[in-house]
Amino acid sequence: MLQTAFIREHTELTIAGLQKRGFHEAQQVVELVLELDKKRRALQQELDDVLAASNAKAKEIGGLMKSGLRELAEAAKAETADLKERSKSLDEQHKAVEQELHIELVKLPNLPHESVPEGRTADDNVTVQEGGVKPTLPSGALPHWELIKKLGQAQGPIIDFELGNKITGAGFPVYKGKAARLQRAMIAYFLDEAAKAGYMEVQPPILVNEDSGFGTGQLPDKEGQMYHATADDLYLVPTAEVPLTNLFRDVMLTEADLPIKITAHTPCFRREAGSWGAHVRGLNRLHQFDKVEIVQVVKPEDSYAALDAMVAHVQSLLENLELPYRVLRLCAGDMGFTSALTFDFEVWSAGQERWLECSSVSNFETYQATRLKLRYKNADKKTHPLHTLNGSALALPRILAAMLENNQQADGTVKVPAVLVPYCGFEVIE
RNA sequence: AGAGAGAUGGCAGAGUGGUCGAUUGCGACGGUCUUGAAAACCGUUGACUGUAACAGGUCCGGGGGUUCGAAUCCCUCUCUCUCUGCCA
Repeated sequence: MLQTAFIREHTELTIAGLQKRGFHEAQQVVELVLELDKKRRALQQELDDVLAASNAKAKEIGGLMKSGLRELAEAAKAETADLKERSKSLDEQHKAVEQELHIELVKLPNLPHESVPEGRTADDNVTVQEGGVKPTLPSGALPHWELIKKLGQAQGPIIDFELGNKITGAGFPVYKGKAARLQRAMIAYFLDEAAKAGYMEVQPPILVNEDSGFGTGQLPDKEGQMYHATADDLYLVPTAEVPLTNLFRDVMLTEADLPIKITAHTPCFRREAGSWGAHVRGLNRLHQFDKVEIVQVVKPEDSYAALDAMVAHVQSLLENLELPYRVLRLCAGDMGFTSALTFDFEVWSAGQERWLECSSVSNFETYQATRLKLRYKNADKKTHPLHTLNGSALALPRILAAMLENNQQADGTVKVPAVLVPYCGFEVIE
């Protein structure tokens, strides 16, 4: 959430930032916000004055009662009726305006960092780096959804979409045998690497309440993306970002606590309503998948260095897995609602001959922190805002898909990357 | 799940209708003393909002109510603890 004080002091900058994102009503909404803010502050002032007067009256009556001057007290009481009336009315108006303001404020996405490229769609994203070598596949090479049918024949396909269909529905595959084992290996490996990089491991709840959804920006308006357990009004997490970042909701940190670096593995649940079509076969897009997430909470002056470090961390994972990848700087129009700057990682899927997004690393600056009421106090005892960041390190299914496709051999078997062998205990999937 | 008790500032713990945003202790910070430290003594020590700075306003788990006035009374929700039951 943007701060009204910021919008007031940097109105043009705010509008320009919103327009860069393709937020069409930038001008109108910002003007409305400023108007409501002005109204709110005037009402606040008026209300405070009335409350001050009635506080003074109450004290006066208290004093009179104590000194036994009943009659005078009764007379003073009679004078409070009007104040009471006014404060009630002002309070109602104030609350109404405040609510209106909040509704408008929540509509505004984060402002893009100056380094964010102009652009509307994914086509305008800028490739900033490529790594690894695209493999030359043997003849007869297959996309992963074909390949998995030929692997693990004794127990049936190692990733079984039909079975998932029966148990739950489309988008909930069942991983079996070496596929299951390999996923567990990846989770352990990713968590270990995160620990080495200084992230504390956390096991958070994977159902969250509405306040948490609001804190990180999934709610309001984007509830269609999350599964909602209506009986208890809880949401299944679409990413560990939600519970991890919300650990710091309503928190005042001290300088000594910073930087905060935490990591978690969780399943992630996404409804992805309406997004089923071409390019979503196999593991490409699922309703449930596993992911290891890294989150940082840092001082504003440190956040872009932290972002770079997180990008480097994700990069090292892909290097170690020996997968070809590229890093994209997302354009203003393609960035998430809450982000100021996002780098996406895509892994090369040789069987499909296309790039698959496997990580997204973002700096939210103060946008989430403002919603979360997350701040810190430094030596001068003053409160300061904080920046939050997060990144996938990594999301599993597309990595698995790329791994299967890129590492398939002429004999139909698949080689496991060397770094995972100690974790899974086998070198080949056959 | 049933019965009872409770939720107050960083922590502990007073406060049951009137200068209470809150006694006190601990902790923390500053000072005196000391070569230095400890001890002792003195002082400071919640947040948000607001102002040029004062002032003012709000907050005693959340929400609502009674009252001129609520930490204190009433309703409600949530959570915690103890006992009983159940369970991985």
